[in-house]
Amino acid sequence: MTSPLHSDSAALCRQTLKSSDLCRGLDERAVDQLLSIGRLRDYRAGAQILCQGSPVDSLFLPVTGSQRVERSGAAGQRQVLAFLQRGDYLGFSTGDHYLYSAYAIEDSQLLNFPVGRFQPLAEQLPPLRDNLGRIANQVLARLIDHLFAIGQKRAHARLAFLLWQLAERNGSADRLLRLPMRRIDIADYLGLTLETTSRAFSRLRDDGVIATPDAQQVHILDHRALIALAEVQ
Amino acid sequence: MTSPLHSDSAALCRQTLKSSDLCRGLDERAVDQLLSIGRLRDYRAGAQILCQGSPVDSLFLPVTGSQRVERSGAAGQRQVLAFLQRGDYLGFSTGDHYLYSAYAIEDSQLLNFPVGRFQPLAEQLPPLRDNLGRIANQVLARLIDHLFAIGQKRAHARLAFLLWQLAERNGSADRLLRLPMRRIDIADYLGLTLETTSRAFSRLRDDGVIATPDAQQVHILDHRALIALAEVQ
DNA sequence: CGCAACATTGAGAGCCATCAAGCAAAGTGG
DNA sequence: CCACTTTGCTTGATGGCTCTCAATGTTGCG
Repeated sequence: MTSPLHSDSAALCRQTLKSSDLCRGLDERAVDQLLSIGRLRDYRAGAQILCQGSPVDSLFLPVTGSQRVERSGAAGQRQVLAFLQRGDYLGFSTGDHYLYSAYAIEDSQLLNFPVGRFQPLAEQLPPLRDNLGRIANQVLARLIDHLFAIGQKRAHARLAFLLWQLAERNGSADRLLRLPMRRIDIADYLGLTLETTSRAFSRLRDDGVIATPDAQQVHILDHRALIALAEVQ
Repeated sequence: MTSPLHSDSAALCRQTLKSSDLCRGLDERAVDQLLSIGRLRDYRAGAQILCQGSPVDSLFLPVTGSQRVERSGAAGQRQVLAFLQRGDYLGFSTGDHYLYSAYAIEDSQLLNFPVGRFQPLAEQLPPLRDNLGRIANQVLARLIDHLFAIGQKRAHARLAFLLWQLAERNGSADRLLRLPMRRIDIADYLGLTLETTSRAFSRLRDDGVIATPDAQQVHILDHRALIALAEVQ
């Protein structure tokens, strides 16, 4: 589960951490302090990273792979809240108990900070504390966008919204997207069924907005149309 | 717009502020400091309190009346994000621009803190700063519940969810709810049309879960059934 | 090759949106 | 005081989008 920090892994960790919003305005020494309390952990595809309702004991920074954040209901329903990858955050801006569960979509590595050691550091490093607030705002903004999409858009527009989100994160110049998650994950993110989601893909393809070389790849052909459907920017 | 602080208004302000989560752990002097930078403002029913996209200049504490927080889309869609009343917060946990608009549902009074004077106070009062984080978490938790409801529940269960939320806020013993908002507001909160919302009321009434003496009042007859539908607790 | 897992497509049903009418309460003016 | 209007809520009829159930196609693996 815990891998020793090979020189390349260590470099990737430091790079990920340093370029994250978490470390904005922090000097080298502070970054090193943070890095020293962090542990890089491996998660196999499908492995649970954290569990909804359990006490918050760690904060996570995805370094490799991709992850899924979700809220589960008693009747077996599931609402996927976010798809994560390098540069995102997990477990920050939550209270004393996790509000959601998280799983590795594919084999992943996450930098793991024990709250017991992270909190004191946040207390003594004002910029770090401020960054926590900034991250909370980003999460809030995303959730509101998400809520708007699910509450007000129809199937193909919801999918357009997700594709736009993914394109935006990878730099909007990137017109070729990789979708490591399964269709059912996308469906539960969008508040749709698997079948309706598949039909939404077909519709965007038929309308010439995207091309799908295979199920895990999406080529954005008409970025303008995608934005119009997603109603963003 | 700005009313002089009558003795009873002032008392209500102080009471509201002091019993809010914002002031948890703050001593009398700190509460007075906060109160001294706050201004009580009146808003007529329908008046705009703050505007989506404009720079954050104030934070608000509802003192009387009820308010509506919403996100608007380019195509005229509207997602109501929250219904507020005394004891809630508005404008906290947002970045430098408001992520939403807010309107008075009925004549309201809100305690108004200019950020320029609030932020320095938060810097010098650690408990206040911590409480801001706590409030952000509450907002986050509510948004996730909301997202789950809209993404995974059907019309009458979504309405049950809202009614449960309102009942919960007024102390769960309260089985008589007042609904100051209009049906269209509820519809836009639940991601439904006005008509479907009305039918959801009818269904809950026909199923014996609620009674509706008039459109602005709901009597909860079967609290157990309401919770089961809302899938909470 | 057979099997398992995942994605797509089809057919039919159901829930919700749309369009429309009816009803009740509050406000206005004669 | 009473038409008349306005506003908001409810109910009905119909259509369409999405869900459900089912079959087929595709890919990867033992």
